[in-house]
Amino acid sequence: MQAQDRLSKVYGALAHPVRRAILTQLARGEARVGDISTRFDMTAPAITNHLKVLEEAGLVNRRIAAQSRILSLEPSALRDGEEWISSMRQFWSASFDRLESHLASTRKARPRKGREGR
Amino acid sequence: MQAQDRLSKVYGALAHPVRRAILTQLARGEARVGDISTRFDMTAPAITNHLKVLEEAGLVNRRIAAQSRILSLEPSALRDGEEWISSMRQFWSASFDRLESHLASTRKARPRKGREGR
DNA sequence: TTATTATTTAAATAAAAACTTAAATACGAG
DNA sequence: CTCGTATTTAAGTTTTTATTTAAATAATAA
Repeated sequence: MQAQDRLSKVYGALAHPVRRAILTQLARGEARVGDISTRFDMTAPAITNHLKVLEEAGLVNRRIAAQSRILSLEPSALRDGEEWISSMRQFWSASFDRLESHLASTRKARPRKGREGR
Repeated sequence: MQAQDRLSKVYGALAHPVRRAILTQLARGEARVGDISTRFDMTAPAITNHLKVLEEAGLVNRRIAAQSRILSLEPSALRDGEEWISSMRQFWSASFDRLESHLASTRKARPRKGREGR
């Protein structure tokens, strides 16, 4: 996958159910690595790795406290992903509307005024 | 990645820059496979594969026309992904606000009225 | 200091993803 | 029917991911 750009990293991080579950858990509050790994029936190193992926995507922060590491969400990070997806949806439905109206005018067999622009 | 569930497939599909670019292109209108593969400096089979990923995530539709296959966006598909991400963001900022107000009350050393509800 | 708890790093492996080239299909045009 | 265009399948290779077990670190408790 290579994932050089930020957006790819964010979506790549969200693509794994365990990582989404971790984010959901963290949304309820900070947690230690151990709190997470006990919940997921997975070895600690595996969790460490998922956390690294989330961290590299900028989705979580790691803070050292005593002998534990406290994970917390990075509030600003999902924004890019949300923006891309929602602007795409807009664009998307706009093109869908164009298709709809095109079909409508075709159906009426009334060639309104050529094919506007293009 | 395994990607058994729909959401994982959607995010997994969006995780690759070429696939996002394909979606962007399709948002401007339908396209044949060839229109896409010429644009991306990639062999046709590679594109076929990316399209399969997008299709399996429910993001695009394939329609056969003459000797070409016409790809188009599936308007409803991004919704799940958008919903998850935005509800997460909400949840997210709510917990961030809780933290903020907690910090604020701590700073003021004035325990306003306990911790409203919870 | 030493033992204990919490987490990461190393090393190894299995499975999935991303590509490529070469061959196979599917259609419409002659 | 044969040919050419458009795309997909096959097969094989190289990377990347996802995980595990075992060993290494870090910080606190005794």
